[in-house]
Amino acid sequence: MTDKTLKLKAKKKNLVLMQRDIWALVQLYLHRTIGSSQLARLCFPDISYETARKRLRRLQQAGFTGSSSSGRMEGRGRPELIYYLTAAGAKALEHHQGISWETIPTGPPHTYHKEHFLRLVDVRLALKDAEAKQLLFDLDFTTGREFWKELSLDLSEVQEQADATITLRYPEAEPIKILLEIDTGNFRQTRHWEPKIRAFLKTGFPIWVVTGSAPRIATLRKWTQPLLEEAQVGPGKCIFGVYDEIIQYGIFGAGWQRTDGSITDLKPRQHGQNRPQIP
DNA sequence: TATTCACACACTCGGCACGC
DNA sequence: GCGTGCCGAGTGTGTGAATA
Repeated sequence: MTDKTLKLKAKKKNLVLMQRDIWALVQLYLHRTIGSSQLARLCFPDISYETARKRLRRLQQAGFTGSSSSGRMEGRGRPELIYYLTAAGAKALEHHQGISWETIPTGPPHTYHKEHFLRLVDVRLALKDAEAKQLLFDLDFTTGREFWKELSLDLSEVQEQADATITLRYPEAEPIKILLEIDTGNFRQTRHWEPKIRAFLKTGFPIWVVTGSAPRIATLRKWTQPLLEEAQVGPGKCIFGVYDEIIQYGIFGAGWQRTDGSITDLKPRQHGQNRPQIP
């Protein structure tokens, strides 16, 4: 054993894993990587941010997680850390949750995927905010990995996966299930987008697509429209929102476009209510 | 006009005290 | 002993004024 590894071992701190620590590790398993402020909001809402961050650091010192810079610069200030699972964290999950550690991705995410993972968590937090404001109820957020594992038993031909599946209930309404897709601008029409949307349409669930910019929506709408016609469903089956707007104004504050260009605020349609159309 | 520097800001980190 | 909260120092980055 080298001096360096001895030093690292000596530095490692013992930690008794609490239920919410396990919960944090589960979230890292589901989302692959999560920022420190995101993890604090998601897993430690009852303690201060600073204490939550300290707990995350202890998890890291105990070897369950690793961290790197998010690289996100939103104005001034030091970029926050993002956390990911290590092999020890994966083994802890196997011990506490029965998930085979060999199937758990560990290590830092590729730079290419980092922003995608972080945006998915941000959208989830925006949904949680909406739930806290009682704009929706019974929110359940399942990442693609878990949901599609279950679904594949019934639809074995379906290979494309949504980034997440959301279950929610509007006030005085029945629960609904929605497929969520985060678009970071890398999809190609025939290679990625069309097989993905066709697979989603087979489930019958509505589709929410979060894109990086408004102009990108026009492209995605153009690609999607024929697929909706082919599946004989209406333009509201697949709707598009801009990430920055959702983060700034919330899920229900942002403008969402149906595939035909009309605007929706996501709230259930009332009888006799007309919606504005995009010129 | 380009460069330098001080400052602001947001976040990290470690120490300390307190309560359980 | 461990978790928590507070505090102050340190770090990395952007901003804007001063200077060559």
